[in-house]
Amino acid sequence: MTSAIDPRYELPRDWPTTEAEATAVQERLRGSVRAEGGAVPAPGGGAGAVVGVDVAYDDERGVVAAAAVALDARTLAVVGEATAVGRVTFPYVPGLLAFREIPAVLDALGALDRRGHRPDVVVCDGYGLAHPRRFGLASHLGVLTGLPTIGVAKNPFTFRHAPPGPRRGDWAPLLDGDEEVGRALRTRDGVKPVFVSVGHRVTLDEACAYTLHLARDYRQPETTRRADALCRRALADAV
DNA sequence: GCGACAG
DNA sequence: ATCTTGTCGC
Repeated sequence: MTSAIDPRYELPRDWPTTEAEATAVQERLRGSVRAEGGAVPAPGGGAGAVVGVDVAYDDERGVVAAAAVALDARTLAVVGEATAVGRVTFPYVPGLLAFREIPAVLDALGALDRRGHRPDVVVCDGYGLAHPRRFGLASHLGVLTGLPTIGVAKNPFTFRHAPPGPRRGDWAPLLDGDEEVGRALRTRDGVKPVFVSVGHRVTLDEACAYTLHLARDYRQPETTRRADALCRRALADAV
């Protein structure tokens, strides 16, 4: 049993408009994050769809485009794609990225669902529990949809870490003070690591194993690369 | 008060 | 995120 209930792709009615409201939402929902494992099929093993999401912006025109790309979890072949275009509704504020990205992401995931694709896990471009209030984009998306999610970021944000070993698979704890909030994970020999954290319904070990599997050919997970390319295309076509 | 700060 | 050319390298 992977998912007990159907995922939900509707934006909550109380979606915030101000920074103060947004922070309050994070404080209210953070307790709903589950960091237990077993909900996600083994990365290289059984069948399953891993979905990558990403967002691109044209702030001049106030346009946002999101993409959701489904890959075969074993072969990493693209099995489905969907996009959504909308208006920018929230500025970029460190710690509040979710409120800028999630509305368009939910639309893209909803469109992907209508094309018959049910994610077993969603990979986000950003953080999950590695967040000032332990409720980054990946965790927020997981709690809203009910889906297992993983956060993979390209920068260490405000966190600290020792340099991981030089080889693919080497990692070092990502620390907020003494607390391990994620990992700096080397996905390619001698290349800058990525920063992995739990989103929802996965363990940190599972999140790292999935990231390593998805980053088979490049530094970033194949999910993120495909979604990034697709949302840029969607934005260009929309403008 | 100042700087840093996922995308 | 986005602004942006060529360029070095596999």
